[in-house]
This record gives sequence, C-alpha cells and structure tokens, in this order.
Amino acid sequence: MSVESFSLSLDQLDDSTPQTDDGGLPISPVLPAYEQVANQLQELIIKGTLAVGERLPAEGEMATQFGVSRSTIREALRGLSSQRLVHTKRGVSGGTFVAEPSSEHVHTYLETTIGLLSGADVVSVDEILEARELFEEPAARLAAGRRSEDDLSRLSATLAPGDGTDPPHGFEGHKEFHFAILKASGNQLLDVIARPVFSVLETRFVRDRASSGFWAAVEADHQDIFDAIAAGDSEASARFMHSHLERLRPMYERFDRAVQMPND
Amino acid sequence: MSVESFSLSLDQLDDSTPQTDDGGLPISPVLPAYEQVANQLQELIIKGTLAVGERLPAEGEMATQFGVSRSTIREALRGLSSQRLVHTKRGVSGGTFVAEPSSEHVHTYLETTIGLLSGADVVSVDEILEARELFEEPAARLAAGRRSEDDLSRLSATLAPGDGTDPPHGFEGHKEFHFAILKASGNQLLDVIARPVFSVLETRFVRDRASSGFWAAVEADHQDIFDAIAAGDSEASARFMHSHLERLRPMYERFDRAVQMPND
DNA sequence: GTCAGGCTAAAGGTCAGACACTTGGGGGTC
DNA sequence: GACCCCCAAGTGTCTGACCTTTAGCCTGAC
Repeated sequence: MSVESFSLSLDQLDDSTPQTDDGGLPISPVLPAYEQVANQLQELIIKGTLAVGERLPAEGEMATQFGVSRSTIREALRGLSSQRLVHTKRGVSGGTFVAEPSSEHVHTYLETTIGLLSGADVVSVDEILEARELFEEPAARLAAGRRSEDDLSRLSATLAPGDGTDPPHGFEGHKEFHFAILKASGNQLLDVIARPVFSVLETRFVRDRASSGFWAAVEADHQDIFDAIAAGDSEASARFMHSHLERLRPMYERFDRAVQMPND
Repeated sequence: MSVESFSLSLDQLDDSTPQTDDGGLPISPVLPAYEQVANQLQELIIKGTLAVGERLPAEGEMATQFGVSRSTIREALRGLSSQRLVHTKRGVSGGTFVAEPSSEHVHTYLETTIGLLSGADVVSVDEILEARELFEEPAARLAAGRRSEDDLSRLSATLAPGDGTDPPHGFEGHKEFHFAILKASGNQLLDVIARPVFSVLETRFVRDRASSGFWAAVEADHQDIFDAIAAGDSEASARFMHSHLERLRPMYERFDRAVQMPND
C-alpha cells in the first residue's frame, strides 16, 4: 500500500526510447527530468504496482523522493493526467490518484486522433468509411443475437417518432441509433473503437443533409434493421446494415479535397 | 501564420461542464488555469488554426498573452505533448511545434489503454478475442484483394523458414505475420486499431506456448492463409483466418479469473 | 579559403520559495 | 443537535533566477 517503498529516483540517463528518426539518427540520448518521472510513474501504474484509486504521495514528497523540484513533478503529473492515468483533487482530502480506466476517455481521444489523422491525410475518408462498415455490420449481427430488452427499447426510442419528415430528429436519431446498436452488440471494445470512427465521419465529413426523401429512406432502413434485431435474425441484421451503410456512403464521400477552400 | 492574432486569454470562468443537478454531483465549476490554457490550444490545433509543424509562441510570450505565469503555460504544454499534439525542441531554434499526427502514437496509447481496461475488468478477454476476430478476418479478406508484391514478400518472410520446429521464430513470426496481414489490408485505420488489440492479447493474455505440434499447425494455417491471399481468393483467406483464430483461441482464453483464488 | 573553436543569444529545463485557493474535519457556540 | 469558524493538508499559481541546449556568427590558425 505505502508508496514509500518504491524506488523513485532518476540519477541515470534513462533512454527508454532510442528513437531512430527516419534517417536513422539516434535521438535525444537524455530525456528531460519531467519525462523520466512521468515514465517511471506510468510504469508503476501500468504494471499495477500502484493500484487503481490509490493515492500517490503529495507533490512535495515526490519531489524529495525523486530528487527534483516540485515543478518538475507537476509537469510529469500533467502529462499523466492528460492521458487519464491519474487525476488530482484539491483540498485537504486531495492529492493525485491512480485513475480508473474508463471507456469514455478513449472515445474522446480516438475521436480527436482519428480526426487529426484524417485531417493530415494519413487516413482517407474511404478508409474510415470502410472501417465503419467493417465494424458496424458485425455489430448488427451480434446485436441480433444478444440484444436485451433494454437494448431494444433504447433502439426503438431512436426510431422515427411516427410523424412525417423530421430533419432534426432524423439526424440526432441517426447517430443515436448507430450508437445503440454498437452498445447492443455486447462487445464493449467494439463499441469503444467504433463509436469514434462514426463520430469523426459525422462531425468532419458530412457533406449535406440531403432531401427529406433521403431521410425517409434512412428511417425505413433503421426500421428494417431494428425489426431484424428484434427478431434475432443475425444475417438479416447484417444485410440490412450493409445496404444501409451503402446508402449513406455518398453522404460522406469525396470530401478529401474539398477542404482547400477557406470558406468555413 | 502569426499566432499573435489569436485571442489568448482566460479572464472568465470557463465552465465547460457546469453540471449541477441539485441531486447529482456538482463537477468542478472552475477549471485550473493550466487546463483552460490546454483546452484553448487544443482547440486551435484540432480546428487547424494552428497548422501542423507551426511553431507556437515562446513560453514566456504565451504567458504574457494568456495572462498567466510561465509555469502554468508549461503545465498546459506538458499535457498537450503527452497527447502528441505538440512537441518541443530546445536550443535557439527550439520551441513548441504542432506535431504531425502519426499512427505510431495511437498504437502505444491504445495498447496501454486497452491493457488497462482489461486489467480493470472493464472489458473481458472474450471481448478482446471477439474483437480481434472481427478485425482480422476482414483484414485477410481485404488483403487477398489488394496485396501488393511488397505485401506478399513481407508475408512470406514471416512464414516458417522451412526447417523443423522453431519455437522462437514461431512466436515472433506469428506476431509479424498478423501485423503484415493488417498492413496488407490496405486500410490504415484498421491496421492502427487492430494492432493494439492483438498486442494486448500477446503481451497480457498468452497462457502457454503449447506443444511443438501446436506451432506446426499454426505454421500450416499461416501457409494456407498466405496461399489464399497470394491467389487473391478473398473468401478462402477469410475462412482460413477464421479457423486459424479458432485454433488460437484456447491459447488466450480463461485468463480472466485465473488471477483470483490462490486456494488449493 | 577552409576549418576548428569559441562566443552569443534564444528558448526550453529546472529550481527554490512564497502565497492563494480548496476542502474536509474539529471544535466551539447557541 | 445544528450552525459557524478556523485550521491543516494539498493542489494551484506566481516570481525570478539560473542552467542547458543549440544554431548562427565570429574569429583565428593553418
């Protein structure tokens, strides 16, 4: 339990990543102190030496133990906390605690990262679309076999409310419907990974909201998928999802090169 | 280009999450300054206002512009740099630069995060295994249709070298073989996402290396998959990959609860 | 003319110390 | 027993100084 028992220090030149730049140059043989501290703490957390929820020593204490100043410790902690490995609390009961892993953070991280990757043309919209199909079709298939009553009611809540055209609901509902299917797949990892992929498409690559006829077709697709899932028909679910995604494809596609114009 | 034109300041109480349901948990109505600074910079980077490779003002300048101390700026930058949004360089030509997105960092982040999620029982080994199958089967299918000559030679390099049993190569080659297929799928996003899933299984959940007969069967599987990919037979590739993964499954499974009871 | 070596300045890295703010608990008052 | 005030522990922030790294420039020797 007590953290005093760890060997916290950084006398030696810890070069854990002798990164070779594309040319092959060994880079930065000496790491800044805050990075060494962060690396050591990260290792303790990942290896489980520091248990989830456990409180680290106060910043001042750690500074003494590591033999660095408090500012250095704080910079290290900022890095860890932005990776959601720790979180801090102020006040007398405050301190730095090992954070409990949560899929929420993965969403936001993946969303921004995939967004950046696509913005930098490291991945294309086509690849994102393809990945999405790769994820959501199996999700629909799994959902048909596993959906609980809760899943079903959550799904039906995202369907068209019955009246005519409804652009606002059509869009929000669209998003919620797909999220609900991912959740109903029963595989949290799939959910965690597929959601950001979908989000990136929605927030960065939606071309146009199309006609009301388009949304009506989308609603019909959703209904078909829902019915198949409710009926427990895995193959039909996957098939309907496939054709649904094919219908959506033109809504996102060809957006790669359209970013040139500065008319935001 | 010039960064002086941005509005960098934080006079008001930026409460991005003013959640105060009288019954619920009121959440930190005021964010620390370093977090507000980090949020503002992050937004500038994500929105592309700060272009990739661009240099931010020196820490001292930003301190002036934001109206905070240099320490606060530095803490904000440490957070951004641990998210690989920026990187810093020392010396006269140094400074803080907007980092170019790279899939390498996503690997390491996802690997540690998925590892933590599984360690905390947020996701089970079964879910990871299932996700892996969901990713690698389509990867094999895609690879059959898209593989380049380079892909093929990379793949064949990971196959059994021809001699008898070879546990060391069998293991390393196994890993490389699967990575090579992901790459050959031609979908970088799939590659980026599936690799860490595989890595987590290998590094955290490998039960035993089994018999040499097991590895011989693995090598035979690999050969089958390779042949199907080389022949461009998508369905056969996926099918062989499927049965291969089924064979591997017991190598990882049932590791969840094996840590629990030391009873005898 | 070329090259080695040292000087310089810009910018990040580190430190020490101080004070402010937050927050839970303890103790006193009514 | 309820309320209020004060205290202590810990994070948050600031100041100002100095160290270290690094590229460019300058100088001088060969």
